Amino acid sequence: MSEVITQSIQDYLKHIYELNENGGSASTNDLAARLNIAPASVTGMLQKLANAKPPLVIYKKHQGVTLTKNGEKAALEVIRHHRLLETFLVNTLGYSWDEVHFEAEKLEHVISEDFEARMAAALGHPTRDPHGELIPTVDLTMPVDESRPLASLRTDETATVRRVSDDDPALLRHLLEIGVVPEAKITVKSYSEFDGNLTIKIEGQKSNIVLGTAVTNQVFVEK
Amino acid sequence: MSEVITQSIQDYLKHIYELNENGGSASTNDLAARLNIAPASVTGMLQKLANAKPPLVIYKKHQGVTLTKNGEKAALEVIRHHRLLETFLVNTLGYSWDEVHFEAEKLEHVISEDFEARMAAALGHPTRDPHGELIPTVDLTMPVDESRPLASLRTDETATVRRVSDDDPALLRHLLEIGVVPEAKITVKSYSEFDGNLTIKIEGQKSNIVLGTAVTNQVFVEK
DNA sequence: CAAAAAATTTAGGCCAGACTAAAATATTTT
DNA sequence: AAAATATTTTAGTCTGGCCTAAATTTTTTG
Repeated sequence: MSEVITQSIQDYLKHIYELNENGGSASTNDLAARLNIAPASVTGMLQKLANAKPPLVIYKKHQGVTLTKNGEKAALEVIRHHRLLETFLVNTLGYSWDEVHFEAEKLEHVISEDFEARMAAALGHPTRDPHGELIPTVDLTMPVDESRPLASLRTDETATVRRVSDDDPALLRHLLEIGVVPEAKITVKSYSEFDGNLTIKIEGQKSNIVLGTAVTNQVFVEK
Repeated sequence: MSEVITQSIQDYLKHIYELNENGGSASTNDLAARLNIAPASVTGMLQKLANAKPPLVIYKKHQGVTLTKNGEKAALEVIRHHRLLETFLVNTLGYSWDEVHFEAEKLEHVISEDFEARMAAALGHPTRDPHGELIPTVDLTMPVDESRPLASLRTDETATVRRVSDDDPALLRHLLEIGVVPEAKITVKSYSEFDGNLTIKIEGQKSNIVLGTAVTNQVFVEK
């Protein structure tokens, strides 16, 4: 008899998933920071999730945490909800891409599978959300992301923007303004060894743009 | 410093509002039945709501409960969410009118004021939901409902269906099938003193229909 | 109008999920 | 490699919102 996956648990699993994506296991402290919860409370929850039947995470004291297959499915379910919702809010209710995150964050825990299916159908089964992030498939597998940080490009390299981080509305507004959006074609004009700045040219625009690493690490491109 | 209105509290207020609509104050037991919560638990919550600052309900031991102005506003907010959501789900995602209730029940506690406003605009600021129930206005007043139970009509009286109860999906499917929907024009052909059955004719249909009180008390009409 | 029945409240508990303070373990620095 | 620092865990608490059992109050009825 598998136990109930509360909203709170969904949040833990989602953030563990995201922390696992970059590098190995998620640390108690990182998780606590993301969830805005005291580290001690996180430890308690991880113990609970590791002892659940079936276990949702693999957790050894002081060694961080990763998801089990079950935990990953639950995480992908929430992420699918989140990204479909963001797409839906933009397409159907005219939200701008910097406004959708918090609304989706609340709704993702609450909608039914029926709602999810209807949204997906109404949107034509999209594969990416408005920020270009990949939407887990209906059978809960995450498509492979081939993109890498814009910051990793060097002079004369050309690439297409695939996705941008969605959690800072101010950054999103800025990116939209300067035209750094999914599908934009970018050529690197120069790279500054010194501060990591990239001077880029966006296809269809007249002037070049200089971006610092605070930006180029949040933008992901593909050749 | 006004206290937090949790989802649970929203549910209490909503159901108190609905119980107050028919007749005076809501009883502990009725509330408990509606909320699927033990009566003892309801007592506890009512004491808490009555002592909140500002108070959300007026409650005297053994004498039932009514809403304060503050409590009523909070209730109308939730009801506005619920009814806009039902309308939105039907219009935008193709839900049928018997499927929307439970989805709206969960979403109503979670959507932002922005979401509410965008829905209302997208729907053209509707005044009734798919079941014909009045939607509280944006400034949280409830329009006056002039309708009365179909059960109160007698032979040869004619009226227009305004709304139907939305909480029994099976009834809703049945009503749709026989054509008892908002705006349908009905004439009472006969009334059975004995069992309260009404034989009615719906404008545009060939044959008469016989309805028992289980149905006619859930359908509301206006001359 | 008193006894029985129904409704309501009190009392005492439980659980999830958070918190703080203190203890233990890991990691970094010197 | 010992000391200093950072991270993580343990221990103990709190709050919201529910529960059951028992006591009390109100209502119904013979």
